[in-house]
Amino acid sequence: MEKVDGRLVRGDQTRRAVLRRAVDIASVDGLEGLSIGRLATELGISKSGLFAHFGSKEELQLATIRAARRIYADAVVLPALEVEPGIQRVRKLSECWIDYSRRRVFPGGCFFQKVSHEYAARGGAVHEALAGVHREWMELMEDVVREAVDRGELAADPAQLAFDLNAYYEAANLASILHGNETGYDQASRSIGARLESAAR
Amino acid sequence: MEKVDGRLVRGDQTRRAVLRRAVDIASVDGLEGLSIGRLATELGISKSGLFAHFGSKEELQLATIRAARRIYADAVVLPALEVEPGIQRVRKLSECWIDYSRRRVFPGGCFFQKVSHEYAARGGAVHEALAGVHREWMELMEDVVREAVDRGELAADPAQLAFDLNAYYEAANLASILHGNETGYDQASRSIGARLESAAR
DNA sequence: AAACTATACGAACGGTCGTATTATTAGTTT
DNA sequence: AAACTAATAATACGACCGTTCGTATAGTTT
Repeated sequence: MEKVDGRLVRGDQTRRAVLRRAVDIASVDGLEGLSIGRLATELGISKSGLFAHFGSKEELQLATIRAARRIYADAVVLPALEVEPGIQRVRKLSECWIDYSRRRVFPGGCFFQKVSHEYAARGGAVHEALAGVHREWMELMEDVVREAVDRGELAADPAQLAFDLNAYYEAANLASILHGNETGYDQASRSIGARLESAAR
Repeated sequence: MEKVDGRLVRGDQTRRAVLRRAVDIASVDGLEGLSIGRLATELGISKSGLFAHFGSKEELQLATIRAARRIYADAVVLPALEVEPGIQRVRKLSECWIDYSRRRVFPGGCFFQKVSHEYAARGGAVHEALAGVHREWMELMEDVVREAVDRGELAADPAQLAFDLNAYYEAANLASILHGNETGYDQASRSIGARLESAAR
């Protein structure tokens, strides 16, 4: 339905263009600030035509989350999984995350940190989707840490170390956007290094 | 102008009632989701009457930030400053913060974490105000840590330790709201304890 | 060529937004 | 009691919101 012998059909191209722009907008103005009219204007298409692709605002938001997840996986997760399991992979994951934030893969910094806070205290499908992504991410981090523990390269509770590392990432991301400087990244890098060193055996 | 021999005049009472409600709404739905019409309806007053108190949406938002800052100071900062300077004060500050988040002083969790993310990537007076509060808070944490370092109770770079502690707080706050459980608080408490213990001398 | 489907369009809907203007009420002062 | 002022309300405005509708164009299938 979406592909015709490898070539994308028209509708799917539009959909991709919409979502590519949507994740950028949402990373700055949130999934609520992501309005259909604005999106259509910026892309030079009609509001109704855009709307027809998703059927509702909520569906657009959910599709935007899925699109952001793919970008996040490509930027942060996959490169780390190419490194051998163990402490090297833990380090690589941390480097990738800091780099992902620093390079502004999303112009507003980490997409998920932004919109997770936006929907943290509300109900609904968007909240559930974001809680799911967060859980998934924390479990991945724990797994990566656990591999290093199982190899005897780290002595730590995987969940605890994953919590700490993730906390450093997010604090750095917020500080850098809020103050427009790199101080947070330097502090996070030092904290990550110190934390891993103290857990190394 | 605002007081008549100790008794508040009518207008100031209304203003206080508005802001008390405004901080709660904003902690859940953000400073953008804080709409004048909704606020007026919930308080049973007229939209125009409420509007007249602030003159613009942005002024309402700035006043809401100031009101939240007072509540935050009362809940987190002042109780910690009653404890003697040193590591005990560092511990107390951490306890107060976790308690402040856990008790839901603001129904949506930490007001400032919520709205700081909302305005992190935008310009304007609201952004500046929030960046200022963040800076102020981080400096306070550094000062509290430095007192402990100066007394020889901790061996650490104050800015670095303050960064770490704050990162634990915020990660716990987000996790608890997003998932509706207390796991994050337990993890944060362990991380805080371990971090302080490893820096204790 | 005819029928059908996918995609996009413009126009309009009811609603809510922030804001401005004008009126009404309540409190204080004279 | 009259005059004045501060606080609140009523009403209206234009802009934008998400959504629906009917229609036009293109591409595919029969």
